[in-house]
Amino acid sequence: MFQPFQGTPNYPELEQSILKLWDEGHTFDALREKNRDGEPWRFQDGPITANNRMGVHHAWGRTYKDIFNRYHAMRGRRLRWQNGFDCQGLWVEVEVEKALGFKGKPDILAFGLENFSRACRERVEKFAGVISEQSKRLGQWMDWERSYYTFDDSNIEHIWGFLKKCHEEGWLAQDYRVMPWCPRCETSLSQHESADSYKEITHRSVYVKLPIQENGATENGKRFSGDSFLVWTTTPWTLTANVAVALNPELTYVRARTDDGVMILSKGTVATALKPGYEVLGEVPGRELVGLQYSGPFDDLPLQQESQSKTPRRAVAWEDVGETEGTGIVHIAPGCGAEDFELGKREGLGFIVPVTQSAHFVTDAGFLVGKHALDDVETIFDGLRQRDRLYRVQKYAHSYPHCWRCSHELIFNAVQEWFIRADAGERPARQRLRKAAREVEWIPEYAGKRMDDWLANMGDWCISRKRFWGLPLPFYLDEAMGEIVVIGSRAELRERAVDPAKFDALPELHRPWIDDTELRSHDGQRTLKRVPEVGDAWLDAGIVPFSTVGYNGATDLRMPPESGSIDLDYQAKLPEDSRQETLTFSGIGRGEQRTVDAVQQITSSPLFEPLLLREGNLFLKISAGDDLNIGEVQEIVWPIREASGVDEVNLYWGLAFNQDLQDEIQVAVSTQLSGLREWQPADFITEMREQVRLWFFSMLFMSVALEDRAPYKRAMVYETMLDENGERISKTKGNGVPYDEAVAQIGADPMRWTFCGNPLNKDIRFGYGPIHESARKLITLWNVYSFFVTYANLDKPNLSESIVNRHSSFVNPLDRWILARLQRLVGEVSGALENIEPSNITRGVEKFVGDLSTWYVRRSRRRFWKGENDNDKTAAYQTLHHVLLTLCKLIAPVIPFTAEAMYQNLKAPLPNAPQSVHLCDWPQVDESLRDDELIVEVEGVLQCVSLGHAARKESGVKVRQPLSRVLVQAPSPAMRAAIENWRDTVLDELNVKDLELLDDAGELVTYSLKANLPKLGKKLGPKMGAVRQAFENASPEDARRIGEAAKQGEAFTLQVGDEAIDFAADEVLVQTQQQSGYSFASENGWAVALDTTLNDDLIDEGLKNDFVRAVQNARKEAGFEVSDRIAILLAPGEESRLPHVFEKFGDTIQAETLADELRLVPADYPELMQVKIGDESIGLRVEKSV
RNA sequence: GGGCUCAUAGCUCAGCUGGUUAGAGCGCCACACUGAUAAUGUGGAGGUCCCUGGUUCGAGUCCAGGUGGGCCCA
Repeated sequence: MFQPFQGTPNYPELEQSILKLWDEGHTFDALREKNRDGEPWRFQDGPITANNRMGVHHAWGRTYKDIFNRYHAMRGRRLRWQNGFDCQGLWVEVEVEKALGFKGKPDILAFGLENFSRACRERVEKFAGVISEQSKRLGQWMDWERSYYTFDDSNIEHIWGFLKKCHEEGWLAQDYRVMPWCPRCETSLSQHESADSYKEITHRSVYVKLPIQENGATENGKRFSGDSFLVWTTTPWTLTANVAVALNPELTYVRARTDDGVMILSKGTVATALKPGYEVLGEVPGRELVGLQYSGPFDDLPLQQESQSKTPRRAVAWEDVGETEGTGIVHIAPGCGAEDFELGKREGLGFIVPVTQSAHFVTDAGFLVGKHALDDVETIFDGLRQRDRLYRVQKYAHSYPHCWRCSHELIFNAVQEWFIRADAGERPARQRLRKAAREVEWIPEYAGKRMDDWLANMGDWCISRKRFWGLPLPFYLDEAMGEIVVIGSRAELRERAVDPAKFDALPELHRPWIDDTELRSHDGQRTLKRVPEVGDAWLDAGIVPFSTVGYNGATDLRMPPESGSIDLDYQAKLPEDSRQETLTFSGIGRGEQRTVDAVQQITSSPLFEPLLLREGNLFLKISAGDDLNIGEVQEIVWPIREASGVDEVNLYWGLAFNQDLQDEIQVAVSTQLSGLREWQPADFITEMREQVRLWFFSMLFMSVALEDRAPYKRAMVYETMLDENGERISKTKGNGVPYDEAVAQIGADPMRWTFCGNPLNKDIRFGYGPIHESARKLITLWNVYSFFVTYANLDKPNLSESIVNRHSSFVNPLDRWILARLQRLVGEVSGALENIEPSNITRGVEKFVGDLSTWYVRRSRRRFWKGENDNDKTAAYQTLHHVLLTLCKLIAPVIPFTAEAMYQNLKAPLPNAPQSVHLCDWPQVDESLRDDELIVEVEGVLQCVSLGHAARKESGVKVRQPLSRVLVQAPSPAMRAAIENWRDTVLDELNVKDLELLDDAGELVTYSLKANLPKLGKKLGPKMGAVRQAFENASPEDARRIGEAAKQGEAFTLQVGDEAIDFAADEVLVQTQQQSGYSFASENGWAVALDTTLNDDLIDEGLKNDFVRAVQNARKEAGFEVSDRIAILLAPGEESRLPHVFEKFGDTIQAETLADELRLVPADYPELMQVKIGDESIGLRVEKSV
């Protein structure tokens, strides 16, 4: 009937076999087919960088994605199942450089951009494949063949459209910013990249004197003439770019006489900055120094000239200047430091960039031309000496950023980059973004606060990178006109291209190829080149909500040079569910002027030609008649594009054309819009927390720019993965768990269970320990399953009927209880999935499985191994079968392999069961099976039994030894009834003959009272304390009077201090306690006591139990099957009580041990084993019956 | 400097709108069971709920301040 299952599962083996099963059964395809017409569940996958193999932290996120996708699929929702790969940007370049052994840009250029781009593409394609395989192994279901790739031309073109829109909004700008820069790699690093790369290093810092000039704008000029500002820096090369000094107007400065003249520096730094032998002449408030002019360190260098003529060197005020190091006067070089740059902006200082990308001094650096900023520091010192500017050189140890790739020291350099302004234009982005973000449901909520904080404080978005493998920014500078031309689509690029043929020959929209396409300026006079920069990779990821639904319309068009035709696989670029798989577009047409860029034809319809592409927007040109011209079509189509809403589509039907063609045209047009309508905004996205300001942000930005709304409705974030000791995982420490190893050794499901169980707002501590712990937790479930399978195979019960149809006949309260409990679980798990509380799934299931194992199965065991197949036994089987099947469905989203493995076996008796658990419908709560009272009742029974066990332990009498009587006092009438209902269970569980419920109305009862705080608190206020005391300290008489009144539901009065207060019955909690000679185990109003007096009958029965246990042990040791029949041979001692026991219980013993024979043998009989029964030792042997 | 967040048993975590003696699982110790047995059950030990102050009849829970950890921004 069922495949036998014993022991513990080997997950890796099991999972491989399930993968094979899914593969061969085309289970995933079947699921999609099943949900074909379902309501969409819009999950938007965030692209994983296809850069390297994936790690366990990726598996974490992918587990979440898979859980919710599978759940909604079981709910019948239709999904896109589209995985995404992030394919461009510095991260890819870096890995390729590493693989090729490159040190930086020069190596790349030597290698050739074409080769480099090809290498990048190859790496991405390779690892996309690897990651797909790894993900499949995790059990993640996606349509791997249809993953999106951000390096696709379509993706790129959609970003172009967005950038053009930004330009139209007036947001696009070119500006300088100071970037960390690696001179060896000749690459700027984002802050993200330089964050963790600080190292201790010793520099030669330098104190420089800057003589104050008389010709100042201030009257003080004369006063300080001849004195010098003393400044200090650890980066001497930046002195060439000095444009100001900054000091704190709130600090006190001094004039100090030294061997090198009179210095001005802050009072607090005198001792450390000046060489011994100085003399302080007097103090000066900082504010009196502001505005003083001075001569800079290298005023004579050509690169200084222009700047100086504009802004004379002067002292500016800066509140951030401190005295902890230096001189309290800071040298300012806005071209070489981010803070300096900000200050420079504020003070209008301008800036100088003294070195090239390789840190060599620029051509107008005078004596320093060609020298290296860091290596030739001695030359700089010489220059200072020659100009009498050097006061002192001192070694200085500090923490300084280094390139994380090559470990070279970084420098900071102002470079020109492209920005999207947050606050520019008539409809600035910032407030629109914040508004859109507020519409999103953030999980946990703080993710929304974080997003809002980011949006409120973010600077302009720097979208350019001076790199190679990335989105080519479609910006073309027309310097003569002072114009930026932003290209929004390939059609537009082709239209403006100097040589469209060259454009048509482009293999892909990447460098270096794209750089060859040059534009005509508007007046046709000049040729425009693309800016060399590529885009921020977050543009690539941010556009996917649009690019994956074909927002721009036909995106895969390629223009034939003049005429002829080209076939396009249009379907591949459309959303999965579009209904036009059969349509192929081809052909070319030409319109007048520049309104018509391309005309395509539906090949199967020679009657009209149409579908026109312009600026990335699809619309129709009807050529079947001349009654329409382009302009008219435009008018109709614009609103469709603008609103992308359903209603506007109808406008299209205002066009008059051949009735026969309507359907085809409708299909073609609606696709473009339906993708957006159907799949946007996303119902759900999830990534780790840092993505709030990265991917979530870039998607939001792009969507707000294009559609003025958030592209997702619910966004879930999770925290950081740490190792199991709570340490940050790092490659150098090697404390991470390798995904491939973990999945091969322990399996995916234990990992998935671990991930799912982690609270969203907590970092996960992950390692082999936690995975094993999860595996252990799941063992309980496997045990129950194994128990069921084992006994069902013996009994072959009828399981073909659905229990739900006949549950009314299930009279055994255990069955009713576990089914009620199951309904509650279904509600809990469904709620957890709907409300996106994944950890509540595992919590709920674990608790349930505990109840199932420790109470239902344990209490039902005897029902399963009774001899005959009666109704109760069948009911037990059917109940457990149903519970396990339902449980499989509930855990299917989280641990799909385990669920499938169990389901495959359990479904055997059900002829119409779906072929996979993942094709089952999600369980619904069956209202008729709910029974909350029963659940509460059983909770009480469990507590009572637990106390009974405690009492037994107290008494020191084993459970095997029957006792005559247990006394139980229940805390409430309901609980009394519960015990009454479950009397037999309690008796059996505690192995006692009789249960007596103590009557709490009896004389022997004492009452104790407690105030019902929630009820009384509000009513009494400050008197609460006294009343509480009064209840607890009530005299026995009062307590009895009140207790009995309350029991009857009558009001009563209690004297509290001077006051007699009236109370309602439910304002007091009454507990009663039996006074008697027994010792209780008691808790929460329960009291349980055991009568431990033994008589001969009880002792005999105890011996019988002992004997049966010994026989069962012997059976097991002999390796007999559970169903084998045996003969028992035994040799009791002379004085043994056992023969007497056999007389009394022989039949029972034989029945319980499946013994056909019970034979006494002499003590010297061969191969007897000695066992202990009660206090005596006897010889025992079991043999298989013939 | 600003924002977010966390702090409860050895570990991982529950603890709903304040309410009576703060819970679970794992681990540990002890015991039991022996027809789920490389299982199972029961019990026990183990807590100043980070600190201080406030609100309140009553605070793990609410408020303020602080300490410590994490993340982000500057």
